[in-house]
Amino acid sequence: MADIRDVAQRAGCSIATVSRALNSPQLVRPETLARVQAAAAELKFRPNALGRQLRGERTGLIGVMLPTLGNPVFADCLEGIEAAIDGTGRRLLLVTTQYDPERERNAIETLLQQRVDGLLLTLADAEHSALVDDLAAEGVACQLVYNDAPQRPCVSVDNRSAAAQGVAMLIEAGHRDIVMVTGALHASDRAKRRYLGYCDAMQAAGLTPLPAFEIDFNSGARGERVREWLAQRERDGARPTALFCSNDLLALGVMRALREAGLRVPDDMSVLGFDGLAVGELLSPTLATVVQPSVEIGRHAAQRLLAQIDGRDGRTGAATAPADASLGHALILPHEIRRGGTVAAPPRTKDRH
Amino acid sequence: MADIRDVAQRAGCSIATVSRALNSPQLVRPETLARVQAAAAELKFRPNALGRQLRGERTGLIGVMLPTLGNPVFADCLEGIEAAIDGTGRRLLLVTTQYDPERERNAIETLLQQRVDGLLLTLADAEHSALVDDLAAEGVACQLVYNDAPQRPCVSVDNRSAAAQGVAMLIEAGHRDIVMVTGALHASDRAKRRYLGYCDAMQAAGLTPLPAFEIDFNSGARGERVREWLAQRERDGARPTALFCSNDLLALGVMRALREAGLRVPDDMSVLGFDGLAVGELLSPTLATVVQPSVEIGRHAAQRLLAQIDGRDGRTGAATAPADASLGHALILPHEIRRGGTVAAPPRTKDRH
DNA sequence: ATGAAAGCGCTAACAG
DNA sequence: CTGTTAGCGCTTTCAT
Repeated sequence: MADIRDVAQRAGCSIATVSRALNSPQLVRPETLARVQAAAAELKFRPNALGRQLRGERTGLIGVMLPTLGNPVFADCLEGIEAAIDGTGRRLLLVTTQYDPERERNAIETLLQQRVDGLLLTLADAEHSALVDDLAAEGVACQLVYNDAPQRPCVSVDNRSAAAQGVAMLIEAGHRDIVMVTGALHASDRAKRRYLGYCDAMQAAGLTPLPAFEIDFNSGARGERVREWLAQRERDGARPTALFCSNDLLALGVMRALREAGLRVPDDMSVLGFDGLAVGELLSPTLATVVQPSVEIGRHAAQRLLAQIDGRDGRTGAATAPADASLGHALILPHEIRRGGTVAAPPRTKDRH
Repeated sequence: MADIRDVAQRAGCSIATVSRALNSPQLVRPETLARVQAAAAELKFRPNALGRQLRGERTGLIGVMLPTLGNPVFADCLEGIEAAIDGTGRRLLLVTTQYDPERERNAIETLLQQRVDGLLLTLADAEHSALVDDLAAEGVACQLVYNDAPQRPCVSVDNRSAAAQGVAMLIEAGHRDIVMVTGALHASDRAKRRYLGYCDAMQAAGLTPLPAFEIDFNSGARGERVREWLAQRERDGARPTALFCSNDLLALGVMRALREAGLRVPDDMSVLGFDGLAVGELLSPTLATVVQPSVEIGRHAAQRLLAQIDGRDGRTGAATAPADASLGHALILPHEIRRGGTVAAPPRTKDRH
């Protein structure tokens, strides 16, 4: 593969001139420029980004770490990120972690070794993670995505109050026996906040919050577990009339389990999701859910990261203030309650108050 | 940031020894090794991958180019790719093109400049693309994903016969007036092949294939267009009883338009998709579709690419045969017909034969 | 406007 | 087992 030296030779100039011709054409006499371009074309010269990156200050690489792409909420967000970097000449280095903190550590280290200019991360649990502090201490440009940690650089919705509003809607519809269904609570700061929101709404209505029904995401037999749990509740005479699922994907799985258990949604059971996946609107009945603007979350996070990166031009030492202090704190985007066919009034037979 | 020289100094050895300690520990005396490791840890040494990559033969980077992540079929495939490279120490450089051939060119060039070890590509139209030939001529390791081009290195299903089987199922169910709905045919080799499959099935049943209904993917008013088209067909007394949609996402959009137009699925209109998105099974009625094993497609493509890359160890010149000639041809994975609630017998009133 | 030269951080001969 | 050395391909002073 032709390198810059070959081009220089063919164009009859020095490699410095070739470099200039390619990066700052205005510094080169038009005639020389033309010769260089011709030579480069003839040799099918393809600049080696590694050489430039090793030499230069920036790589133009952005590290993106997400839990999974199996949940469209993350794919959507990635679309927003892509949209934001489009045209900036930057590229994305992508890693998924399957919500595994061990993999999170490795992935970040890997991205850093590749000398990414900045990091866009969705952590399983940002609040209990020393990782972010370490990154900040090292001066790595970084924005959290979806993680909702007030004092950190992140972009998200206010999960707690969003969840509270969703649950309030269930209560308004007449439900009193509402249970939150979620993946492992300890593994996700978002789920935890949404559970707090659930509790807020219940208490505000004078109801007693119930323990969340935690269900293993990774287990294959999810439907099975849901049915068992329902049967148990049935026996206890404590079957809820509404389920608040900590995300839409889970809601879809739960609805399937309900169907298989012979329960109709919303006649026998109301279901509320969280995320606002596009597919929810295509279902019938349509999925009621708390909508977060996923694409916008991704887009804003990327934009903030770029601003953060650009704000660091040649700064050093203690005298340096961040270009914009707001980049160091949370950006909370507005959520929205999407009413849908999966929520209705509770069945009369359950109306035991 | 500490570099290898700092570590060497602190460990009291040469940089070569540090390099060895890090990459081939067995070549270093345990005692020295320990000193190096200690020094590296104390200095929080983070090897610069760029240096290594510039020096070495490989970068460990895999370039992935997909049309969009908005369609889960590609996100699924990406999951398969990730699964395949997991543990190999490779990283993914991801680009999406929005089906734009111009962006495809740029993206590939960009990935090549980053010196990726290989490319995993889904092109809008692989058959009419000189790009792939150029890549092959340059000796770039590359596998096409989803593109179904018999003579090229690719992993896909047999779109033509898969579509034919799907349509045959519609015919078996009693349909004779079947129309294929698709995005711009000229923009996708898969859609074209699926249309051929549709024609095969129609002709095999003695029916006349109808022109495809092409609908712009990017237009916002998709539902609108579908309704107009339906109304037109209605006026002509030629409303089909079944629609074969070239992909599931399109099928979902079409079903929504049908619903808005007051048509019930499957009572008034049967719908068949293509892709096998997981969400299709969660709908009610469940989406009948031609299932391609998306995750497996991604996984196999990545595995073949890795084999291709590894098969190139130090080979050169004309005396070199590919490690496995099969990597240069298509790998066709089995598809599957998923029956679903969206397909039923045609309404009696349409039974005019 | 152009060239010469000094590395960016690392690996891999080649010598000991 | 370890050190010395020569680059990988590029950008960027510093001269001219």
